[in-house]
Amino acid sequence: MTAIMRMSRAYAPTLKEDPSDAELASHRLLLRAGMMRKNAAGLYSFLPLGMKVLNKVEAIVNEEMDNIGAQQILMPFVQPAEIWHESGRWDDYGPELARMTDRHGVEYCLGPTHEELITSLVRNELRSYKQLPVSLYQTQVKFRDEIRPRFGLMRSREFLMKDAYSFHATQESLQETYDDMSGAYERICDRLGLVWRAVEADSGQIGGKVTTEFMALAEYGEAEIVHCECGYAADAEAGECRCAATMYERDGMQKVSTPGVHTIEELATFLGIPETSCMKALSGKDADGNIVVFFVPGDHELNDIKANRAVPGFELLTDEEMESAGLFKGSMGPVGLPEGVRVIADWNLKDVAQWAVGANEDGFHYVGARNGVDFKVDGWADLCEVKPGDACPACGKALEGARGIEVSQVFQLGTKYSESMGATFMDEDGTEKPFIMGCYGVGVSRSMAAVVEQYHDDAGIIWPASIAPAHICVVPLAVNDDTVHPAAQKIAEDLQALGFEVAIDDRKERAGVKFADADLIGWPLQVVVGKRGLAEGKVEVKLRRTGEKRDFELDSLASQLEGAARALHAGEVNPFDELFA
RNA sequence: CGGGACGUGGCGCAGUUUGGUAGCGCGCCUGCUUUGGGAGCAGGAUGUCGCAGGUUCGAAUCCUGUCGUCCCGACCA
Repeated sequence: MTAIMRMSRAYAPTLKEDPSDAELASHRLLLRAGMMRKNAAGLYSFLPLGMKVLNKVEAIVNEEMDNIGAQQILMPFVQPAEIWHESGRWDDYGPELARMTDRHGVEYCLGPTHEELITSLVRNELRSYKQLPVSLYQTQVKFRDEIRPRFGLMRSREFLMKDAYSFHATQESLQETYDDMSGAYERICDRLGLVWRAVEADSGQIGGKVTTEFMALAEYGEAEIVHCECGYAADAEAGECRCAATMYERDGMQKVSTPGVHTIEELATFLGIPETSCMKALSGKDADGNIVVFFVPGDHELNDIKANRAVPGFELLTDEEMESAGLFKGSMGPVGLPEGVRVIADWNLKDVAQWAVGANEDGFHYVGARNGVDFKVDGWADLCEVKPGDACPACGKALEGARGIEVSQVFQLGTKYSESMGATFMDEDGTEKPFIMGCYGVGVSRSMAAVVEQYHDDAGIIWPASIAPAHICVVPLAVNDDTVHPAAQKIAEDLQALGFEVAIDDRKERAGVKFADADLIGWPLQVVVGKRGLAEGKVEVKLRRTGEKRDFELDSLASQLEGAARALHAGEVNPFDELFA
């Protein structure tokens, strides 16, 4: 049983005013409530109250991992450069990977993630298909030298992460674990009380193809997502784009003078047609320097990730490069492009027979340019960034937009690391095969911040009971009165006996200070013990979530909270609501 | 890295334009009063004004450099 937390002894320095360098609610309130302090850009210390919360988030994650049979380990934070060379990421990862050299001149890095480490760890001793599958996880500090750390725990350089890795002989086995992990991640989000969505995502740096991100919805989330009432949801950077490009039908291709028209908006306005009928051109080059021109619907943006998928190594051309390639900067179009230029168009344009496009000439555009007649498209691909309003790839309805905080992500890695690092096992058929791998990450400290983003008000944080630093804070007023303090102490002990974690604000402070701090820190329930109420045998109970207050008979308080205690241990996120029903 | 802003007791800020030896609120310490919504009175402590050069009789203030922090952007399991 956790000891009663005495606020008179707690190192929980609350701030009356907002710190000047914090903007986001989670950042501001975690500082103000005395839960953490900044040491440098993107580096934070967790103080006792914040540490309690962090530990609880971690405990929930660990429990869900253990429940699906993953086994906890701990790997070193500092990793040898050697294994990163094996995987190729020493060169690929970029400056985000913090590198260091030891006194002997040997290179290391601070672990930003642990695919290499775990692969090197298991490759010698996981030798047979009979030992598979295996899932291992750890919860550890990671370091990524972010270009711009910001928003407190949301994007810090050092952060706490739970990372799990699984090893399989078959894709079916990987799928099974992937599904188990996804289920665990859903339960973790639920237990944290988060309002969340699982979204289709891009695997980025980590590699692999199949991946899902778990996003906590938040107004100030860094990720843009699209979602549909049918259940479909995607990261806007990765989701399929199905939009309505429209035809501007003419009797054959016509060249029109468009003086002063430079942008798609201007062209659409000039011609009096929607932007979806004007095709936007973007020129770039592939890894070998071959010129490629992309065409996308005028109201959409070319998505970097998709452009790279269509054309490996894709980079936009600089003005000089465009000039030397003989491309017309400004009103570029597909008609009359130089020899050898590859044209790739967004798949939404495939059924658009006639396009309104640049004429590769200042002040002129073509309307009614015929796909297949006036110009030729060499390839079609999904190229655009999805936007709210586009059609849902699953059901066709219009997608809604939202913002989210990526709290966790699951990946099917395949054999990227096992192959490059020679991690193989002997399969049933007697041949050596690389492991099929999965990896799964939960941003533990980021999840804590995400909860605060979703649960706060003007007065402070509103913790879900599952991760609150304590479930109930007993607030004795009139400390000098010799009846109040003993009574409060007794109440705290009784509540603790019911299985609650209890804090008691026994500081010699005035009522207003204690109320303000209790609201700021965000205990789910406050039990106010004052001389006035005590004289009538009553205490006041306040539900932080709603601000409701109600008097309870002192004698029956404990018995009335029995139900809430049961609800709490059953995993109810808001176990105290029933007191006010 | 590009653009913007800022660094002054523990915290939040004023003072910088127009150089004259640092101030306010909160917090902290002591005492008395007060005690259910961030108390009152009295007394007290705490600053090499981010750092380094320079200009000047004199620099928080002007100049140069440098470090740090925040915001926007590029970037990102």
